[in-house]
Amino acid sequence: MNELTRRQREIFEFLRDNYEKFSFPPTLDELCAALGMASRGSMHKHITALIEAGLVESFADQKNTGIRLTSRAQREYEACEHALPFVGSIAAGKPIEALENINYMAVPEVLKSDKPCYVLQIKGDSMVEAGIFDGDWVVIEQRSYAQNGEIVVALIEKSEATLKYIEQSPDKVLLIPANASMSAMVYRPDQVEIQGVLVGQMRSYR
Amino acid sequence: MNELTRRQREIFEFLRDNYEKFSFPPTLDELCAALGMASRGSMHKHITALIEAGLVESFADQKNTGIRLTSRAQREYEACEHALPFVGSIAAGKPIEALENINYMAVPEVLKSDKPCYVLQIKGDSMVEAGIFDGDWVVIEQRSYAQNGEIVVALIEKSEATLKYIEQSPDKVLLIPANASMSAMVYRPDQVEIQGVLVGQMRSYR
DNA sequence: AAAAAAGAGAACCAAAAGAGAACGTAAATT
DNA sequence: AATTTACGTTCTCTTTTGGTTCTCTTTTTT
Repeated sequence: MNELTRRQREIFEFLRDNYEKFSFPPTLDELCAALGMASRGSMHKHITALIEAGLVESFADQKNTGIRLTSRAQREYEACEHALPFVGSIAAGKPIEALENINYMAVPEVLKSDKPCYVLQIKGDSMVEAGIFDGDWVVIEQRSYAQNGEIVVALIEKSEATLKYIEQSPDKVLLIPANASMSAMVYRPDQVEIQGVLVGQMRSYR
Repeated sequence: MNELTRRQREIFEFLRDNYEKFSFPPTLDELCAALGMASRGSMHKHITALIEAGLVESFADQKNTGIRLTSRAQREYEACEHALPFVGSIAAGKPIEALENINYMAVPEVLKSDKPCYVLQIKGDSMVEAGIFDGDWVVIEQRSYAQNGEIVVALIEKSEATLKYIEQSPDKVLLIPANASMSAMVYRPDQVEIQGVLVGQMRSYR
């Protein structure tokens, strides 16, 4: 299996990301049109390289002949470039405890947003009733604003970070835990800085 | 290995910090553009120095153009092969609903076991008190036995699949939901087949 | 002022990318 | 049945890309 050239990778990634948008199976001419190329022959050369690389396979049944992605290709797709930085842990009442050297975690596409994200580990029980337990990991979209009802990473008085539901009004900000034994905290808007919004959560049972 | 000049270090740091922003190992021209330089030849001189310092890997072979970081190469390597098959959804009282074509999800290493695993999506609320909500994804280790207290995928009477706590004794098997409004189900051992054990859980808030 | 480093830009060359013609076969249309 | 159309395949030829090597000028350091 040869290595791919840059253009071959480009075409593979395009194919992979837009596969559903084509008729099945996509024709060379369709691919040319989609990628703004004029020559079927040139496209054929690229596809042949992808077949040799095992990322795409030629496919034939009674009615259709063409190409489709191999399962290996899907696997590779999911695995690469999907890693998010795991920056540390967050415990109500303390600043975010950053790791000295940032790790990366492969995170499924469905748990992310299309904006930059990072991963934190939760310490504490303040969100148990929202299904977020001590030790869980959360995926946070980096953002400085939020809508009421979202779960946010909030920095209070530039010193403590916490994960809570947020309710904002012009004169005050409520940070609301999901734990009947705790109560909401009230702040002035200038005391609270939003650092991100919860978009995903993960737990290990090992 | 020689000492780096200031500019060489600058270029290396730029490369290290912005590597993800290039969709491919950057070419000399791309680096020039990114760093506001006009001469490919000059950039070449710097990169050659970085290669000699062992910080960067070469574009030497014509097939795969561009340069990459040597250390980064490792991280990229290690991020691969992390995808698990997403086989379908499980709802208490029905068989597992399999997808016609299996997808793959990149799953963080910490949510897996070292045995073969797969991913299911949960339908229903029978495990809410264990923090597993409707629509969550779970990582299941493929296994036909379990310890009491583990959460398992159980196939009942070869027809319905369900995710529950398990308690086994010689004469009966209890499948226990985590939902106060539901009650445990009692079966003979031969009626219940364990298909896997919960090792991870994920949720999207999007 | 001398030396070192940085940069511009031209010239060179091999590989890759692309265009487009030509061919064969199989389905679709007449 | 004959013809057209669709589409993969193969081929040649041209253009572009991108690393390499120069030389010459400008900037920085000592």
